Amino acid sequence: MDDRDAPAYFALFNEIGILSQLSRAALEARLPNGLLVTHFGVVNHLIRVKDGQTPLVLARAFQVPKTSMTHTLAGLERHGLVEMRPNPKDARSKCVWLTDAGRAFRDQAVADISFMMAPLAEAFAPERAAALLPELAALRQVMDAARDGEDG
Amino acid sequence: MDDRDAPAYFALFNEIGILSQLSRAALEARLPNGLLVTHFGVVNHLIRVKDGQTPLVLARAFQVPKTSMTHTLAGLERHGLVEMRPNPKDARSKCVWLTDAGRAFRDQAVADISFMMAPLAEAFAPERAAALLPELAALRQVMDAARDGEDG
DNA sequence: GGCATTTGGTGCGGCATCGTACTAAATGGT
DNA sequence: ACCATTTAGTACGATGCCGCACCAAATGCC
Repeated sequence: MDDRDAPAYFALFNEIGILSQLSRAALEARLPNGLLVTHFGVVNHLIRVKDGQTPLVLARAFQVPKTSMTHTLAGLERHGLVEMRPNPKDARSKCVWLTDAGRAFRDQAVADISFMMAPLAEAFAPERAAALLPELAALRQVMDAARDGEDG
Repeated sequence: MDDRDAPAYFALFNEIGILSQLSRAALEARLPNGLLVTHFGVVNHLIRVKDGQTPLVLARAFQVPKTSMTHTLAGLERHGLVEMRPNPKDARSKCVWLTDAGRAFRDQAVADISFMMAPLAEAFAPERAAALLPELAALRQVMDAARDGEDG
């Protein structure tokens, strides 16, 4: 790699890091009492894809260690937003099911966050957001592949 | 905002969050013993802009709470990479100065990380990274502005 | 000058994240 | 069927991040 190429990646990762921080803070400000973006993310995922998935599948989907997912799911269960039931296919495993409260929480959160995003849409059109996605997804794919490690 | 616009932002922030996580992990794997991306970021910033800045200025530059910056700077000082001297303009304040070890650390880290990025450059050309930057920077700007407008 | 308010920095405590190590169950080779 | 290996989930401990409360110095107001 040419030495002049590095700064582009440095700047890119720097921008991504700060954006991650800012978006995290912005979203969490609109979430109820002790709930974090990770909680919303999991519930949202369970609705968008389907519930009944195992913790490990979720951990992989979010690219986090399984211990982190255990912790997040414990929080969701404490708040009554999901229910952990045994996995009929595998006695070691569990399945994560949404509760009615979980679905209600997600609907409310989506509404609140959408409301928060209204001014954002004026300064940064959704088309621009959509246009960024494929490239970022491609970059993610590449970094995934480059990842040494295991976990899983 | 149209309800159909929200998913674009959700997906974008989700991708950004995961990329932040992946890049953080990838960079930290190339950093010496207990040093984190935050440490590198500060040292790099002190070189790119200039050293002698106060902790508060740095905290604002990185969009982190000042307590976090205190913590990061304490780590850098413990490793002998920066030196905290009293601020001649303000007795409450301090100035952060790079040490020779700090500059050496930065050079080494840049080299190591550039080396690590070589395979990345093959699958994701630097031009693509550079092309993403302006849009992400614009988005950051917008979110910064939205943040300032909030109650605190 | 005297006093209230603001500002820079830090100690402390709570919480999230994640690596290590462990248990229990499934899998595969024989 | 047996046993070694792999896999799902968790307990525990270490560490980073950050909000709150506090102190000391600066600033503003009279």
